[in-house]
Amino acid sequence: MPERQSSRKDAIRNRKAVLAAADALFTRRESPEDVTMADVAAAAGVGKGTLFRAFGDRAGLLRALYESRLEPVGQAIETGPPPLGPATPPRERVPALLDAVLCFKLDNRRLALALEEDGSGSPYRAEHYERWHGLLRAVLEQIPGLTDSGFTAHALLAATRADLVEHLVREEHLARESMRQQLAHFVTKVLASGPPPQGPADEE
Amino acid sequence: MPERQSSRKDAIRNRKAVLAAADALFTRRESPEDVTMADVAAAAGVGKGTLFRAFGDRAGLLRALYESRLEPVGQAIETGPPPLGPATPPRERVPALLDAVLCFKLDNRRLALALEEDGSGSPYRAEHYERWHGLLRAVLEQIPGLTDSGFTAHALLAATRADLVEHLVREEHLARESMRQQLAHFVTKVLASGPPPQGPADEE
DNA sequence: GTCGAAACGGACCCTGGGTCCGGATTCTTT
DNA sequence: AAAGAATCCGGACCCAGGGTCCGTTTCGAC
Repeated sequence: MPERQSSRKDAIRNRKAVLAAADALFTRRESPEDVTMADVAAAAGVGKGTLFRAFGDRAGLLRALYESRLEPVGQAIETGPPPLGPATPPRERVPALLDAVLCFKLDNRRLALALEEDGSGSPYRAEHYERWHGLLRAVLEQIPGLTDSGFTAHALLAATRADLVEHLVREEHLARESMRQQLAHFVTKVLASGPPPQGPADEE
Repeated sequence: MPERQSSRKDAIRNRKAVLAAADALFTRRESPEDVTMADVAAAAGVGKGTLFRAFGDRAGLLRALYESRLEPVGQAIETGPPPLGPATPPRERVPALLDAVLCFKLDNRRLALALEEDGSGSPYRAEHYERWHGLLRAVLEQIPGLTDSGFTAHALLAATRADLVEHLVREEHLARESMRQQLAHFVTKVLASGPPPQGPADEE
């Protein structure tokens, strides 16, 4: 709620400084949890009070950073060309979307990690997650014969969770392209068996 | 590492008391992060020192609790009858395993949540996760035509993450049986398109 | 230039995980 | 059974880090 932006130039300058400093720190430091709010303030040449007034709390800062990084991707999805843009047929767009999410998480590992694991509320209540999920579900719903769009969207997104990605990169040394391919393959499988009206469906 | 158990009866008694108290607190309290170590100690009628000596740290306590709850399931899987036991054919066993995981998380929401979100290391380094993943991958590998067993195992398990389950229960009011069915359906889809030798496979 | 409003910043508070050590218990030995 | 050694108990204590407070400074409007 302390998000309304002031018009005073010092406020604006400081906000930018903090954002930049935080960005730098999060990409530099190994683990997101050893970049402290005091660190950010110091790196930005600003007092803690300023930092908290501008962003409310730690989560607020993380969100602001995340949103700013996310913007280009958002653009590409809302008004961009295929395979991400809205003109793409659903069966192609779903893998493209998940690939975009995966790449985004790969490019912003530390940040995504910090955002998902700062305890304040599960990641599922974050508005950016709701956006991804809503969009994905909507696209899934356009695929004939596919049910449980809501759950499926959750399950697919779960495969791109930041800590999983981090684990695959750091512990299993999985290369970027391998990961993308395997995720694509996985998504394909999930979409494949949506039985066209009279296909050899499943049952239980 | 301070896990070796002593033979002194007061130590044993206290260990049990702590376990019981923690168990009670975690199922009682709404969110796992407002059950503090001091709370547990108090509820068990024990000093904090005792608690930390017995379990090392918060994660240790959580793990101990988790393992104890997990034991019966582990038994059912290692030496039980189908559909969970080792005699089950892979295509049936995989859904059964994931259903078991889901049910376990449903029955131990708070605890699983606490364990997954206590920042100390990603959930993927926990030995119990490694167990699930290793087993699942092994079973997946026995399914002919299915590739990427490692990744697939991760992706399937991701669909049962504690915070996702919690979200589905609390925010989306999804009933237990619905969730089980949807997960089963999802798993089926993933397994289905492992093309029997000459099926209409995918490519890239 | 003057004045009120808004922002600044760092000292301060508080929670909660984790440690320490003097005193109480328990096991062993004779 | 009694002494001695080893172990455990427990709560006072420490510390990091998120978040707040308020006297001081800066801004911009008049």
